[in-house]
Amino acid sequence: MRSKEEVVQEFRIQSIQEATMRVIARKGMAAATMQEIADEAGVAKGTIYLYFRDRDELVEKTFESAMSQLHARVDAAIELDVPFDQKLRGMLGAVSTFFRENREFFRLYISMRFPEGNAQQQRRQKRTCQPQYQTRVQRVAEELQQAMDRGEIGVTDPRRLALFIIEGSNAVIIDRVMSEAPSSVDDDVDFLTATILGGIKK
Amino acid sequence: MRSKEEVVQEFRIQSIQEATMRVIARKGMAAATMQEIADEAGVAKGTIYLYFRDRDELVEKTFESAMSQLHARVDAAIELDVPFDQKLRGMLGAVSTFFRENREFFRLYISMRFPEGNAQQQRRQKRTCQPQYQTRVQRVAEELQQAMDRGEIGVTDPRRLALFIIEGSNAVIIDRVMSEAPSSVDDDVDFLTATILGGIKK
DNA sequence: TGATTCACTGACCGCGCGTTCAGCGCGGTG
DNA sequence: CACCGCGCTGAACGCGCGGTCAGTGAATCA
Repeated sequence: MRSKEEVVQEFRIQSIQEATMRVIARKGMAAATMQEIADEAGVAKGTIYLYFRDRDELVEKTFESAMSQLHARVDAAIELDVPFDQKLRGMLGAVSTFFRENREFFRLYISMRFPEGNAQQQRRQKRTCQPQYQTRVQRVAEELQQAMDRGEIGVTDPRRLALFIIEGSNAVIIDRVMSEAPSSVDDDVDFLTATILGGIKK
Repeated sequence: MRSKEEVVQEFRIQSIQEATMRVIARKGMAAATMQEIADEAGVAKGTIYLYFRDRDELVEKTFESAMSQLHARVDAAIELDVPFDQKLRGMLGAVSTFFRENREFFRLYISMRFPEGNAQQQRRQKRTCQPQYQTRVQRVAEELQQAMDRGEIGVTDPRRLALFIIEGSNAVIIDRVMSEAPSSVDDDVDFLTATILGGIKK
C-alpha cells in the first residue's frame, strides 16, 4: 500500500467524517443514521464499514480528528511568549475562528461532552473523549496558574476558572455560529477578553 | 374526579417524571428506554401511556416541570429590590442549590438545549423547550440592562453577557454536582460573583 | 354476593436501525 | 480475450425499540 491507494483511502475517510459532522449538525447525534451519513458522503452504507468498525468508532474518530485540530490551534496560541492578556486573546481567537470554519462540528462537540448508552459504551467514550476536554481544561488551567504566579492575575482555583472561561466563551461563540449573523471574530474576542479580564463592575 | 383520584394521579405523574430524570441522568437522553423508565418508576410500560401521549411528551413535560421550578427560584432572587451584586449572588445561589437538590436534572437540561430528530420533532422541541432557555437568558439580559442604565456595571451587549454568565456559571456548578465533592454552595457563589464582577486581572 | 368498572399490566406488533456479505463491475495481468 | 483481485454495493437480516390493547383483579356498586 503506497501513495495512490493511501491517498484514495485518506480521501474516503475524510469525506465520510465530514459527512458525519454535517449530518450530526443537522439531525443531532441520536438521529444521525448510517444511511443518511452514507448518502451525504456519496457512498454506500457498507462502504463505511470498510473504514470504521462500527458507528461508535466512526463517531469517535470523527470527533478526535476535529478535536485535535482545535487543540493544535489553541496550543499554538498559548505557546507564544507574550503577556497573559495577549495569550487570552489568541486563545479565544483560535477557538472562535475554528468554530466559524467548522460550523458543523459544534453539535458533535456538545454531544460528546457526556457519554451516552449502556455502561460499556459510556466507559469507552469516557476513555477516549473525556480526556480531550480534560486536557484542554488542564492546559488552560496551567496557563492561568503561571499567570497567577507571575502576578498578572488574581489568585483562585485555576481549574474552576478555566471551566468558567472555556464554557462561557463557547456559549457566546456557538450562539453566534448557530445564528446566521455573519459577525466578525474580533467582535466576540474583544467582548470576551474585556469581560474576563476586567469584569463587569463599573 | 375529586381529591383522592387526583392525588393518586398527581403522584403517578410525579414519580414517572422523577424516574425519567434518573434514567436520563444515568444513560443519557437517547439510551433512556421506556422500559427502563417504567422499571425505575415501579410501573408497567403501558401505564406511562395512560399519563403521557408518547415518549416525546413525557420528556417534554418532565423538562418543563423541572425547568419551571428553576425559573421560579431564579425569578424570586432577581425580583428583590437590592443592589445588582446582591441580585447576582442571589441568582447564582438559586441555580446552585437547585442543581444540588436535583442532581438528576442536569443531564436532561443539557440534552434539551439542542433539538434532535427529524425536522418535525425539531420544530416541536424548538417551540416548547427553547423558549425556556430564551426567557431565562432574556430575564437575565433585562436585569443587566437595568444595571447598565443605573450605571452599576459597564455597558455592553446584554444578551451576549447574559449567555456568558449563565453558561460559565452552569459549567462550574455542573462540574461540582457531577463530581462527588460535597462542596458548599457558598464556595461556588463567592467565586463566581467575584470573577464576574471584578474580572481576573490584578 | 354477583355485576360492573377501570387503572393497570405485559405479551405482542411493526418499524427502523446498525450490521453483514454474496455479488457486481472494473482495472490490471498473462 | 479470459481470468482474477478487490473496492464497493445495497438487499437482507435480526434486534430492540416505542407503542398497543386484550386481559386481569381489586374496588365499588346495587
